[in-house]
Amino acid sequence: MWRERAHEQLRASGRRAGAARAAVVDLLAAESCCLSAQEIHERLKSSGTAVGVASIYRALDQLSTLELVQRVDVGDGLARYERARGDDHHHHVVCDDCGKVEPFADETLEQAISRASGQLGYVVDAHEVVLHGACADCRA
Amino acid sequence: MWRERAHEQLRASGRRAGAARAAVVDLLAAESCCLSAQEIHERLKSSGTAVGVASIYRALDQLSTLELVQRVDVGDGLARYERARGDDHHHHVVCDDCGKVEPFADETLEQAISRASGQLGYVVDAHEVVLHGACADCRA
DNA sequence: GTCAGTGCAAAGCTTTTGCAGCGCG
DNA sequence: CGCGCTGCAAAAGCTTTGCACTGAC
Repeated sequence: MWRERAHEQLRASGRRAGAARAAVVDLLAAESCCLSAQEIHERLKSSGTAVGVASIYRALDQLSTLELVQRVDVGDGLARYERARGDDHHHHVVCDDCGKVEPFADETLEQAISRASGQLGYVVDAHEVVLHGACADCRA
Repeated sequence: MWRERAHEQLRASGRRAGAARAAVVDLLAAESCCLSAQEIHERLKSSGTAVGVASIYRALDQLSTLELVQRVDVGDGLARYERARGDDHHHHVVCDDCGKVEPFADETLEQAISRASGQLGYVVDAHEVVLHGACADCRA
């Protein structure tokens, strides 16, 4: 679904098909939560479809421009990317002990954000919420 | 107020007073919103109190450990820091055109976050909300 | 006097860019 | 066959670290 739309929008924007970008798109399509460029690089390598780091960054940049992926920053200095919010809009909880990042969704929170956004002098077209804490495993 | 508490907690944690860290604390005390390490470096230089970059990072690290400052990530790959949330808890709106970062506060949003936090298997002790959009100036 | 604090320079990381060659359309 | 796509390697930031020296307590 997202995979097909991504490939189509890339084609429609006048780009040519290439193996590296296709691999990145396919990986992101299969992943529900955010991945860093390094993680993408490693996963592709271990899955046999090795891709140069530069191509990964270029692919993410293009996908980002087309608003097919969104950059997510959880505070560890790494840029992470995930499919743009559409069907599965969510935010992130980070365990500050082990670094684990997990998604969560909350409709009330969305409403509060949309209400607050309206009160600013900005045209807000995206938002991000990151919660920091300790996960169950690390507290044990 | 924050400035005094910071200096005091640093002393209490067994650290010795030094000019570089004092300058960073004083600058952060005077600033209401987040600053990147580079911005801190430049401001201190132009104010005549030149401080090595390494000392700035070390000071921020220590202040962060004591939870006197909090790291804020607005998605441009730069680590920014500001006084830990106490009296003036707020979040950030970023203009994706000019890069400007401004603070905003919303009580309803806070409540929604606190309610959502309770529903996760995490002990959430911090949170961050970043809105992205276009500011009034850039839309003109 | 001891040991934390500091500045400089070197190293480490992530991310970007230049360039030659490949291959889609 | 032209031009976008790739990969490699070099370059560019931001951030961290090693080290000798200074200075607080």
